Amino acid sequence: MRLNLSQQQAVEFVSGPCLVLAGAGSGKTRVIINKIAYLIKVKEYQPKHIFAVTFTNKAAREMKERITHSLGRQETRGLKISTFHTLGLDIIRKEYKQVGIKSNFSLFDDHDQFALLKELTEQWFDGDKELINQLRSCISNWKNDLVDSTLAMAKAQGKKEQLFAHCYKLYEQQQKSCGILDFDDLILLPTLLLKNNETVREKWQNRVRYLLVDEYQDTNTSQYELIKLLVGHRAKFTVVGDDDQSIYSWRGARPQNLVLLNQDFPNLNVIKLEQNYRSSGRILKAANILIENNPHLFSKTLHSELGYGEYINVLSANNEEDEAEKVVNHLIGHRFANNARYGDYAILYRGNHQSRLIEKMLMQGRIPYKISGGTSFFSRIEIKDIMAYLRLLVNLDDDNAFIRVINTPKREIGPATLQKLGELAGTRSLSLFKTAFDGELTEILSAKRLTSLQGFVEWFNQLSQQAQHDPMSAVYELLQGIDYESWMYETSSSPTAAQMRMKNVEQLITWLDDMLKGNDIDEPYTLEDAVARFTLRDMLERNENEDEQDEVQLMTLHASKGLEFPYVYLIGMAEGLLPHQTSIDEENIEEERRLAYVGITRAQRVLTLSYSRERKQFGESSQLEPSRFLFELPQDDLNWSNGRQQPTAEQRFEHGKSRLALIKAQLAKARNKSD
DNA sequence: GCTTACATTGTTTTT
DNA sequence: CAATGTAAGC
Repeated sequence: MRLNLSQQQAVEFVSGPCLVLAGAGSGKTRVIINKIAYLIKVKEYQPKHIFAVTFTNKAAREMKERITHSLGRQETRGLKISTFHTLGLDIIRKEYKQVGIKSNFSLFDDHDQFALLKELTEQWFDGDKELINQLRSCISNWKNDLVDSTLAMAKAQGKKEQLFAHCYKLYEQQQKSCGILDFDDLILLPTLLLKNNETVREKWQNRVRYLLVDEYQDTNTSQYELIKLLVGHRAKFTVVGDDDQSIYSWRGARPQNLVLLNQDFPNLNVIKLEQNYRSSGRILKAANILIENNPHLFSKTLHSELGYGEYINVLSANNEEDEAEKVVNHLIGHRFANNARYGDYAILYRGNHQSRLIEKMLMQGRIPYKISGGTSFFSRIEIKDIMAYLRLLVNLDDDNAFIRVINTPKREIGPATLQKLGELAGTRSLSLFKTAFDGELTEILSAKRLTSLQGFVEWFNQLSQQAQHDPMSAVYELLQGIDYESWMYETSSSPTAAQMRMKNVEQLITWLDDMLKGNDIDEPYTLEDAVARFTLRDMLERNENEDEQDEVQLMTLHASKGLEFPYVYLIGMAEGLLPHQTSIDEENIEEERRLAYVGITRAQRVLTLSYSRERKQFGESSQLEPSRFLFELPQDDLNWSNGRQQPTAEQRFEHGKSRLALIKAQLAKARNKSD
């Protein structure tokens, strides 16, 4: 497909820093793909010197697919396309000695992190969920701003912050002694390393000869710092972003980084992409009008040449079940009338839980569907169990994994025994696993407990030795040794359920095997690497005909960013759901509006919005208003399902009132700033 | 130490 | 209404 003038410019400008402001559907992925191809084919870059970074695994996977499709497997060998976190992992993996950590660190997901913090803060917070989460986001913010615990303690103001900083210190110490990294460390550590170590910095700057960053508006401070360190003075990079699609501010994303770029690189070449190739005129118009309600860092006007297109449907329902049914029925009818594929449809929602009812209806209708982005696979108990075993296999000092694993299946080691072991471990400042060999245990544990504990620990120790030279055989022996299959038959409600769960485990093992063998990728992963990548959910989907499969796509709005579908359903367009209640309370409507904007602009041909007037919550039902965003859309382009149910005069009035309040608030904000 | 029955608690989004 | 945590019984 041919490129338009601005796209062409964006592709061919490779001599310095380049910012591409790419509106929704303006072909930014096409620009990135073509630019990579251009760098390889015309500028004769070696693929291994080109790095492209995205924010989600899905985006990375899709980009990888498209580039291999267009250039061929051979031509793209060595090309690095990954998420920020995977890139960070790669750097740490290669430079672990310089970072000052063991090669077999384990990676904590947020669940592990919570558990550890809960334990560390027991004496102060007494397991208070709210406080622990506050602490967690506080630590995360510190890490994102490149502040270590010592600095945090020095800078802390007030009692609470000092306590938090103290907890941060404890957390950091625990991380060091158990060899544990969290997600933020994957960015923080490489950034600090490159900042402080000139040799390593030069080495990586020499590796990363061209850097491309997708969804740049989602970068946080440390990620931007990492970018600057990687590109160095050569400053050969392209970042692509759109401030209207910034939907991650809650996790530290700074869309202002778009502006900072201009200051940090005065010779920055800024290119705007304003031609939309995705959506019908009507959908684009609706999106533009919606987002007009927000303030902007950069102004841009998207236009489409695809024709005006069909009306935007609005389905009204009395309750959520009714809504799910209407959506699915609409989909079935539409597919039949248009002779379309199921795979052409996407159903998008704000929160993961909203997929449940839709799933139920789709199942009843025997419609194939696929939920992506959701945590389902990795939140399955059997997968968590096996993952914990694998993590312990890689890093015997991973206490969280140890605790999860020690009594699954039952080994007669319960809380009491664990408590005693934990106390001894505390005084020795050793991991639980190492403490299990301590001679003093004979005095505090009964002979029976001791034999079962030591039996396990010795067996597992030998297993981890074996894993050093032959990981797969150790894994198979592990599965056999714990007799996980029988355990599942014991604990599952039915044999069929047990078989399902066993199949999940087999799937995991197959992935692991493929990763260790290096099928489909450049170099085989080590066991450590593979386990860390599982935690990041960064793996190649290898369901043979993955993209051939004809399934309705279900995902959150966040997960849908960067994707497009001919027919899109955006469900739960109701106050409290799409502007989410917490965002309404915090008066952060702008990000919710961007979220709606992202959803709307996923649609190519037909957009259908739905909401229900009632919602069942905690068993009680409550009334819902249609989302304010519905009233912000151009009403002439909407087709309300229940006849001519245009917004009532009262609703228009209410909406006008809130609009006015919003504008007043913005004015006040602007005035404060200028003072 | 494990199982069962009861009570409590809670809903954003992701690497 | 779940899913998860807690107390009492085995």
